Amino acid sequence: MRVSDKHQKITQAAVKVFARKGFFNARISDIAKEAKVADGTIYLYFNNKYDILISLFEDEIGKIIVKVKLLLEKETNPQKMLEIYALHHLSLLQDQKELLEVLQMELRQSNKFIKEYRNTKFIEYLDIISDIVRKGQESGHFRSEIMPGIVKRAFFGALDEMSRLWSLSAKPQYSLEETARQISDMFLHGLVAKDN
Amino acid sequence: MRVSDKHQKITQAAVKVFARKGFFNARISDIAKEAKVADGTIYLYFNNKYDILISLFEDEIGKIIVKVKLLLEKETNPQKMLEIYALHHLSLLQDQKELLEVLQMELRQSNKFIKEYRNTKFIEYLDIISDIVRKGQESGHFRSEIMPGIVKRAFFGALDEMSRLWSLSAKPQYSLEETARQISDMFLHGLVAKDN
DNA sequence: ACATTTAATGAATCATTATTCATTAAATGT
DNA sequence: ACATTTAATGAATAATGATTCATTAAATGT
Repeated sequence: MRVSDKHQKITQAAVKVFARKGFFNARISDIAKEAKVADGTIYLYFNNKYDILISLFEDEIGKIIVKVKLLLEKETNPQKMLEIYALHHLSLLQDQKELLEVLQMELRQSNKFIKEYRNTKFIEYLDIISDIVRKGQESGHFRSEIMPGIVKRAFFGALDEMSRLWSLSAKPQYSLEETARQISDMFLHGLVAKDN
Repeated sequence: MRVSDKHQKITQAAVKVFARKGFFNARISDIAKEAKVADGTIYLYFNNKYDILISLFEDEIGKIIVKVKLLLEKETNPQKMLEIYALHHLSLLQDQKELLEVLQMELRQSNKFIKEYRNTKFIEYLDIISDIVRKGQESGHFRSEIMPGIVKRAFFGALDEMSRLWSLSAKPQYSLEETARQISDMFLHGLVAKDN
């Protein structure tokens, strides 16, 4: 069995357990059981419990970045690009609900309570948004008075809060596509009716 | 000493300690020390550690609701109302940074891991946004095709994510007022340049 | 001044769990 | 086939900290 197999098995088990119980309520023994390894084995692959969360975060968000960048490659229209980003992010709910829940949790916790750690991958994920905005401003599609650094937080925050709602309630009330469209539409064209 | 005094002292101490260490890393004895009461005293006012967090949340968000509703009373223009909401929410960063941090944490945690508890006050806080949007749609100020239920999450999410950024970094890069204005502007008029 | 009720204390309990490490199993080399 | 290295195991450790409750203090009533 290759080394990476156990590492991955533990990571996947940890995603499940963290999503189910939360980081602090999750027991190492829960993760070990889920991964079908001994408790001690986990310490051959990770330094400690925090380390599981942190490396999980970096690895998985790294994969998400690769995927969304790939999707965006084909598109040059910044409006469309924002829509693609939104749809892809919300789609994680369908495809990787547990992972998304863990990422949300992690974002609020370790960032603040694991002092040494700055989630660099997360910043990279956000910067995709501000890059799109900047591009749109340069090409004249987007208004230049709105600051990309604010848009990236606001746009991500909007998507993240929608995901949070849905990972709590059993069933989304609106479809992913419709929601992604509505959020993009709002950010692109605003709430205000045109004849105002 | 009135009963409420101790209750309040403990609540305020808990806000400080939770903000500093996070809910799970916070010790009852930390809160007791901060409140200058004995450990056991806390259990005269709260059922358990979770109960401190939950009642703190309900009480404090209740106060915020009262305050923002008061501010909104004077205004009838829905655009202005959204701006007021945004500015008031971001202002919490200045006035009650620790509280805001605890609310953010709590939102991600107890909702998911304290099964019985639904944060009703939080929903009330969000519904202020959708009420404004609905009002704006009825008066024709806002486009009717955008769903208030989505706006409320997106708008709150945007504000919340901005706050999160700032409670991590020492100093806000932009002023509160400027940020509130930019976020409202984006939600109201969108990113897209008018001649597109 | 005394009795009774209410509030507060904080040391002791008791369960819980991350981590370690002595032991065993598997893999690799010769 | 045997020796050596590497990987995995899981019981034992050692600390931690939420909660309880017997005791003490304060408040209130008569």
